[in-house]
Amino acid sequence: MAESPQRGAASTHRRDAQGTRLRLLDAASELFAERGYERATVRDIAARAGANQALLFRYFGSKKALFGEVMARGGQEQLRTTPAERLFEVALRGMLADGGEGADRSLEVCLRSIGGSDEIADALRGLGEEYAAVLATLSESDTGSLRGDLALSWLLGIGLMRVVVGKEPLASADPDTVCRLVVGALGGMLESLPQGGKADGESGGIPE
Amino acid sequence: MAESPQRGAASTHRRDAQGTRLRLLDAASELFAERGYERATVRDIAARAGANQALLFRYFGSKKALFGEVMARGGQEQLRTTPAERLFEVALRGMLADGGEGADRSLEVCLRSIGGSDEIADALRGLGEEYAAVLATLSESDTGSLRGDLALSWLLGIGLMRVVVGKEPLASADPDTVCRLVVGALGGMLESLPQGGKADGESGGIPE
DNA sequence: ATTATCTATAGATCTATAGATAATGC
DNA sequence: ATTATCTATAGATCTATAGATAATGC
Repeated sequence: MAESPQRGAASTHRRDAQGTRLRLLDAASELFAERGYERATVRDIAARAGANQALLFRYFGSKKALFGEVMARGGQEQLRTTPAERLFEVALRGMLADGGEGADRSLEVCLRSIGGSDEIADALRGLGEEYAAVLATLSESDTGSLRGDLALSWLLGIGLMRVVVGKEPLASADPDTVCRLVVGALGGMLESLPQGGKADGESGGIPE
Repeated sequence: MAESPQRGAASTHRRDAQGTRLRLLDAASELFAERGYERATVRDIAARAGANQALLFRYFGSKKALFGEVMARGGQEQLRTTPAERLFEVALRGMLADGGEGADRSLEVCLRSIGGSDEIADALRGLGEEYAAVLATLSESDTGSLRGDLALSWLLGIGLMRVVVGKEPLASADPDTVCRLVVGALGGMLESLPQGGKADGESGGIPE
């Protein structure tokens, strides 16, 4: 009477193409963020979604197309709902507070997928363009776009060292402290970046 | 004409285990920097070295061991020969001036190999530790180590966006401009970082 | 004779597809 | 009957190894 493990996992859910598609998408988001594009295999994704591996291809066509959908889904929301002056700090804090529920892990996915195929690099560049374009508006200078790129670079570099590489003491550092140091140092480069960095509303600047 | 292409490539060199070993090491350095660990295959490495693929295993044992030797060879020199106050700018300029001859591409290798196996991540963390430790000495603060990590993060983030992702306008930006902006902004965080950033007469031991 | 180099292949992945099976709705 | 799901496998990599071949030094 007992079902095989495979069947058991799948049978948790009723036959529901729409639902299975969504579960695959969610599982892919998680695994791409955890391991990057290359190391997250379609079999692992399907297993986490409790679905058969062949369904992934039926619903998305290819692994790359699935990756495209994952990237298109996330990220955009944070970009649309956050005012430009707050984008840097919001994205930085999102990176520092390793994923709660439904957190936007798009940037993390980017970081772990570097070095994959060229198509992947293109997809990642696309997301970077959008962030950098917004950050560029924070400087009046004619090098505003460059300054935006540099701010984004720092954001990604911090994520790289903290989340991906796990470099100490950065990996365990207090988000408020990191935020204060970084926003303080960036202040001179992006003139319109509001200083502060403390979560509890205390005034900013670099202490000491 | 007389020899097959494979033989032709190899026969450019006389039988010389020592020399072949070195050519394999050089070819590996290049390909790891160009494509990262995963995408640089042992066959490609051997082909560029003009050697048979089986020799790679004979001389290094495994692809991972080869990677270890590559990482151990590079990087160390820059760390040893550069005084702490100049390390950030020298490393940054090295990243901005995409590889001349014999340039230290260790950091680039790191960036392109993220997301590889855990052993690779460990190797990369090791190199990061050494850079960060030196940078940490540039701040008197009790958060000096954290500040060193943040400086290194920016360095790597810039390399990521410029060299790996190719984000414009950063990718084509003038090294002097970038350097001035970054060193200027970091000045408040690393008190002992000499300001300037302009390519003066002796700027960072990058001979032309 | 020694050993640097080459051939051939094992063995482990991984993506993707074709066709079979079985749960649903009518 | 429709179609969501599953089985089985093709086909393309890639790392690694065993054993054959041939260029050197004595």
